[in-house]
Amino acid sequence: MPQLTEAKRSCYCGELRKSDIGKEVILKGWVHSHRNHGGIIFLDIRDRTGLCQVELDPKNIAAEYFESAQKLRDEFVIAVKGKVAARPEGMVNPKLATGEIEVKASCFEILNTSQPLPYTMDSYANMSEENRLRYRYLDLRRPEMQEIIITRSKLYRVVRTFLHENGFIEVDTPILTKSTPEGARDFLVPSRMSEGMFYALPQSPQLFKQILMVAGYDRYFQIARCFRDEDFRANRQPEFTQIDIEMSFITPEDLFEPMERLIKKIFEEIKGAKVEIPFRRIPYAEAMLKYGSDKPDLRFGLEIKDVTDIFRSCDFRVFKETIEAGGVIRALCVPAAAEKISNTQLKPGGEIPRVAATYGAKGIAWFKMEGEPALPNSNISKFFAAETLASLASALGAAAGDLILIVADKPKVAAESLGQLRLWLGRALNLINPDALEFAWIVDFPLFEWNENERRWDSAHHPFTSPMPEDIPLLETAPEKVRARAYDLTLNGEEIGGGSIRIHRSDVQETVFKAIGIGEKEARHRFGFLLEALSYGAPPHGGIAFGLDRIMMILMKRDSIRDVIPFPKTQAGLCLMTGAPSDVTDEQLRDVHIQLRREIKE
RNA sequence: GGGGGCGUAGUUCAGCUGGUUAGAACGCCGGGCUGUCAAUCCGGAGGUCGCGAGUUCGAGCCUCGUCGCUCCCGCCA
Repeated sequence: MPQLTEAKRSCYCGELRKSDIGKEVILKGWVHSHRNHGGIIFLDIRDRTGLCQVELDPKNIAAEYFESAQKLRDEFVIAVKGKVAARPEGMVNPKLATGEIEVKASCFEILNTSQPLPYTMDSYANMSEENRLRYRYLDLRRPEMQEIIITRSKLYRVVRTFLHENGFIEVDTPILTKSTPEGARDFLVPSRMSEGMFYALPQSPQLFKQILMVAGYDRYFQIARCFRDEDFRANRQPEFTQIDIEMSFITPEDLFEPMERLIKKIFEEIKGAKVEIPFRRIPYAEAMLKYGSDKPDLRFGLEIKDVTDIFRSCDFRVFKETIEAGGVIRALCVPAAAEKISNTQLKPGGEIPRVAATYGAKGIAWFKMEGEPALPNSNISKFFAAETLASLASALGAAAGDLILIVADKPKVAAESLGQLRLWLGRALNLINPDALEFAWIVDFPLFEWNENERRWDSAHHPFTSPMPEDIPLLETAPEKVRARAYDLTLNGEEIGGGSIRIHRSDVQETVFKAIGIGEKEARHRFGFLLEALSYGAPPHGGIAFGLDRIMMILMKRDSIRDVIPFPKTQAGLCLMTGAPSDVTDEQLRDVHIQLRREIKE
């Protein structure tokens, strides 16, 4: 018997075409499926390039091989030697790239056997996420997942190539670093050599990239792993990957230009999509008003309008009291939806009020455009003067058959609940073109946001974000009015990146720290090294970080971030494959000077 | 931290108002079959109904606890 184990593979399975007919080949791969007809056996051999049908026919193969072929099962690893042949008339399989040919085997060898799989390799079968994660090596073996992981590799290459060609320098930053208590919770790593001390895993390379600017490495980038020990949600993982970028001597526009070209390049190279640049810029306030979100999905219209003024003098108690308390009335006009959305869906307890309630709205007022001429009509229309209803309809451009949804509440609640309703309606009424790519820069974010729990101002982005120069005088008098030189890049309702121009002068930095209640002593303790660095000739600088996993998700049209991360964790932060996190020995704990407060139950 | 959904054969699921021996499909095992490609035909094996308590004459089904997966709110500078 020839030793195929050591024989060199001549080509990949998925590469064979009609032009290869007549060639002698050696293939190596997995038995994707086997069809045993007794007198003839067909195998689909799979590797990461695809499938190829192999025919085992006693006419072409020695009896001893045919005998042992009876033992072949799915997922056995085999080597096959044979001749590429055209498939007989009518036997072409159009579903396979290699469907016009087959390999007539002259011999084969089983390189390894396989237990029956805990689930099937076929793409038409669903399997539980739990099993996919537990047997991740099998999940990753599926052609569908291999396509994702290979595309992810291509994305890394496109990003690196583009950034290197555009003068960016790739620099590593530490994984073991210093804990910075604000922001997300840090993952901690106990130090063996410094008793009682801890490293933290970086939430992002933020401070290091600023330090690199101080050090003169204008145009830094890194494909960086970031760690945040917070509760999970869909599309959030404890460790995730960012394309981290920082530049010196720039305005936001100087950054947008190369970043737009980077994003364009990514979507064109990976997806073959057409991307128009420059992207539109939308001020934060406008995004919140029109879309009720700082990451608007611009694939459909349905803009929210403020109609507070129309109802300013009305007697309807809910509206009146909301306005008197400084609240707003906002409305969404849904074209031709009066019949598509039932009264059951609109009634208290129905789907629509429930969506709104999730985001804090106490209720939903609604009207359907009815009658001749059409006017807003509903169970509450009797509370309003005819002129009020008419001006509502004209302000919204509402026509017969339209549905009007109204939320009266604090500006934030009205915006968010209508924003979420807008998304719900977009999906429910099928207004979203799944192939569209709608990018936008969201700009002019507020520098601070009010922390209701602790009754103080917090940084909206992070404390190193530069205020707009003209707003600096407001830092101490009217912090809520200070705009930041911060920006997010959004795509189809997802934030795919965000960043800012940083503060490069220690006096401005101190004023900002003061505004968010960080005293000089505390600032020095937490970020002393950064403040010190800023005092040694720090250039003006700024940057951005893109969420690589989210971009991958959109590129691959996946709903779950776990599908585009090779080895993701579950919502409880467990790795079902390795069993991490796990207990450690007493000796390991002693080494790092840690004593558990409670014995873990066996 | 709060709320929702799910957990039944190796896998994906069904299982009525709490009532006889918990079913199906795929997979697996044995056998047949020379043109299949989700091969097919005949036969067979396979169950701690996640785990633990409780209610009941009787629990896959009801209650409580617990573990796991997942989604939402909070959280994520």
